[in-house]
Amino acid sequence: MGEITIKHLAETLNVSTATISKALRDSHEISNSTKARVFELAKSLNYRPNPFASGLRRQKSNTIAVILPEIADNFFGQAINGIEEAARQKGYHLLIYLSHDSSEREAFFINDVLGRCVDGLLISISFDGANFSHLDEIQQKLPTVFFDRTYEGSLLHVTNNDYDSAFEATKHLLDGGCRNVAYLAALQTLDNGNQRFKGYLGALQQFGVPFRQELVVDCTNNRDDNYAKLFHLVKNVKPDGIVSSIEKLAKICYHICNDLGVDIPGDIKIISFSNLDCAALLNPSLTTITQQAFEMGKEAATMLFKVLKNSNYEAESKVVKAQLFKRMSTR
Amino acid sequence: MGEITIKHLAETLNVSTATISKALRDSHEISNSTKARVFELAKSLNYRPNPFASGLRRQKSNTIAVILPEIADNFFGQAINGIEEAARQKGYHLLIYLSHDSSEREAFFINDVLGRCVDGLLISISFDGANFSHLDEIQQKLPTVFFDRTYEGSLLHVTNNDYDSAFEATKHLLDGGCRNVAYLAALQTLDNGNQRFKGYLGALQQFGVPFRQELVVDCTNNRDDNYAKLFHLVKNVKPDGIVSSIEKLAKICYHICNDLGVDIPGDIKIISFSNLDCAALLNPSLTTITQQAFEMGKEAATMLFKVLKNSNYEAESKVVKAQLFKRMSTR
DNA sequence: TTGAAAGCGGTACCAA
DNA sequence: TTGGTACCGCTTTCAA
Repeated sequence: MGEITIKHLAETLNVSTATISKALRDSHEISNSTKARVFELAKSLNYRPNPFASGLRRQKSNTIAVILPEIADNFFGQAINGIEEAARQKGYHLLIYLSHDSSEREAFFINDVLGRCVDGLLISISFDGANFSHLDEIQQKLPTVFFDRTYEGSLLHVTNNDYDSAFEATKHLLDGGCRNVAYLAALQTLDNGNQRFKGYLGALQQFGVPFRQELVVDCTNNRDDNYAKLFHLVKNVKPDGIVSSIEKLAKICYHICNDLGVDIPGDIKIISFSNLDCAALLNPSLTTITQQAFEMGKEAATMLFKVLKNSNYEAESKVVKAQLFKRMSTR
Repeated sequence: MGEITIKHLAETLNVSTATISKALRDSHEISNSTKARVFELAKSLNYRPNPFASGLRRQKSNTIAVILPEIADNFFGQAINGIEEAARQKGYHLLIYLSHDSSEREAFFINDVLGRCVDGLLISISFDGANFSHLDEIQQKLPTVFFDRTYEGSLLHVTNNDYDSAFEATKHLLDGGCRNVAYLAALQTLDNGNQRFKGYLGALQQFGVPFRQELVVDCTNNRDDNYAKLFHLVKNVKPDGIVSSIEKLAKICYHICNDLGVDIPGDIKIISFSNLDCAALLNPSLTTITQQAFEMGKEAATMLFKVLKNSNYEAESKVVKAQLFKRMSTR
């Protein structure tokens, strides 16, 4: 590589490599005058410490891994922004992995990450996971913060107030007069999916509206399947309101209502969990429960860095509240 | 770390570390029977090579850096997906950096990346760059592929057919009868911004429509500024068509038209470069020039990996064509 | 306050 | 086909 090494610096200044190393780390063992000379030379030669060498020795990399289900998604995109901001402040680097909601890939990455000598992990888990053994394992071996999509066993996590926000969403429709409120379920294998569903049930109960199974659509990761199910829902079950637990499903409903000539909000009011930045521009504009994605990412990263600093840590969790934006789709 | 090392394996099998190392790399020097024993043991103990150690020795990391202006953006989100897919296939890891369109940050990252011992770099450059010296430098020291946002000096790059697609976009409006076609300029410091503008000019010329400076709005990274300029454009200059070189500006126009009661497409037709996945759901649905972001990312990564494999390389470029989706906003 | 030297875990050369 | 060993660049202990 022909890069400048500590040895070069040592030879140039006629001191030992040990002295250089200590000086660069601003050790108290080294005199100020020596430090000054070392710093100056290092700077002028644009010395960059070799991360392999220091990593090998110190067993740390100043790098964290981030495992996400996807990235071409407003929520995760914004979350990464938050993570990046926090990481940059602390001088950490970010390794990115996309599970595409496959727990198999996720498990593979986790194994991979364990061998990468990263200092910590930030993860939002995939939803098709049947078991969480790889998650149990990683969290024992590596400081791990779960965010948004967590699982029961997670020690450190940053979540949305899923129950409350789904409750609010459903209440908003009930307040608006809806009595046949459908719920588009997703992420049901995960804690946050569950919480959202419970929030929906809770609101129904508070309003004395009986639960009807046919109003619940269990969605999958297959777009065609979802389309068929939702088409059936809108055409035959005819709810007067829809709470969508994820953005993707709300979009499909818009298409279906367009196709069927169903009026939003006249025939059906729609509210969705969503971080779409153009929700206000939709036809009609979409009422959303918007998670504070940037904040969640930033909080999760911050929690991780705190843990990395203290090394000993206990379970910790943080909730970032979502916001309700009322728009035309529920007017 | 208490991790399994080559030494453990060597002791267990009563062979030398050299033998283990070679066996694991499937060297022809090692007998099949020994290899088999080594592989089996390594597998059963879940041995993971220490990347610092091998990196230190081999001067390669199996990691590439990706520097992007932003990520909570459909284009770049999709592009990363493409990059990730290619990287995963080749067993590479991805380090992500976000410049937020600051060339200062970009230069900082580049310096940082140089010290990280990554094998290569994928970059889409920030638009506020006054000079490109840091880009010249990195491309000499590290295999670097520029994508989407390149600069003149780039040796390896993957771009959009910017001239042609802007030409098409403008032609589409002119074909539709517009004669006062405004152009919302962005990325003017970059090659692709230039090409798009030239495409606009080219189409005007072909139709014999004179260029008018007042129809061109030079946008910045400041939303309020842009809003004011666009407000003035729509309210006072009153174009009958708008070609937006980036998505963000088209969205602002939608808001402004809403506010002013200007009808799209009745009063103004709008077409925009955009990777918005909900373009079809907007009110009215937005006609777009959609770049093949995923493809571009994948191609760029593929080009980089090819170069990494051959080590000696020449200038190479690839163009991925954008697609025109005609929708209601230009009907 | 400084330096000598032993590693960190692999790799690769050379000898056996 | 296998083993011994120097070494990649940096950190850290211990001695000076």
